[in-house]
Amino acid sequence: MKPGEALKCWHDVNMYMVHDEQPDLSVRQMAILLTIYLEAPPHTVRGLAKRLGVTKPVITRALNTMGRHDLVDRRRDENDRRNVLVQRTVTGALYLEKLADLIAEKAR
Amino acid sequence: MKPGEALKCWHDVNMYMVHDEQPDLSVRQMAILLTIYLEAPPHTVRGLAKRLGVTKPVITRALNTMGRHDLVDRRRDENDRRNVLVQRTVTGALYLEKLADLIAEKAR
DNA sequence: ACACATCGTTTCGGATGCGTATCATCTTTG
DNA sequence: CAAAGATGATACGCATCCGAAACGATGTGT
Repeated sequence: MKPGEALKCWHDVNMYMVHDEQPDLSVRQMAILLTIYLEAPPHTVRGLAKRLGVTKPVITRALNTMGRHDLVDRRRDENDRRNVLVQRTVTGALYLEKLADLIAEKAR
Repeated sequence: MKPGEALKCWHDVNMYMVHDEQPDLSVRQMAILLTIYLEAPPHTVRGLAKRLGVTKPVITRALNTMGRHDLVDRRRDENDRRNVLVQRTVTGALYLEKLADLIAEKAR
């Protein structure tokens, strides 16, 4: 894939997101969501903050927002009740599945 | 390209943007920037607003923000001085060139 | 038990973005 | 020329997000 084609694909997907997207996910929120769904669990607030190079409140707020849209879920870690385990949801999986199909289609 | 690969590529690029990006461009700003650089000029505020399906102030504000970072430039249309012609800059072209290379690399 | 460390959340002041409504400027029309 | 239309910018109130700091809850070590 050539850089020019890559940019056009990126543009197409961004345009789709601007038009369609119900909740307007920021780049950071998208990065968090994808990390949760693509990388191996468990996912904690601290871990995600370190992975993305942002502060903890950023993660907390993003989880609040995405949780409101049922894209992610939170649960206490019963082994160490200080931790919060971030978990996937059906809604989130469907959302990313749709996005994946869109990107794959535009990448052609 | 399969959906799973597409999503991973998307993730990689988003992660890079969160880590590196000096100005944190939103999805809308990115869509505007790419429209300016990929689609045929002339680009006006009204035209961009219609193209993206957002209101005019959204475009004005995005141009302010991106103009501060020298990613775009504005100029009066001398034929019809009501219009503002949005123009590309060297900084913006370099920025997108780097992004294009990154996407193309991650898409492999 | 007690002090200390760790984790997630909340608070604070400030910055930015949003849509609606309005404004200033310029152009076209009668 | 005056009125109407078009265009981009601005004012307003609201919502969200940011990082730093403080906080409550939980775990660890002595």
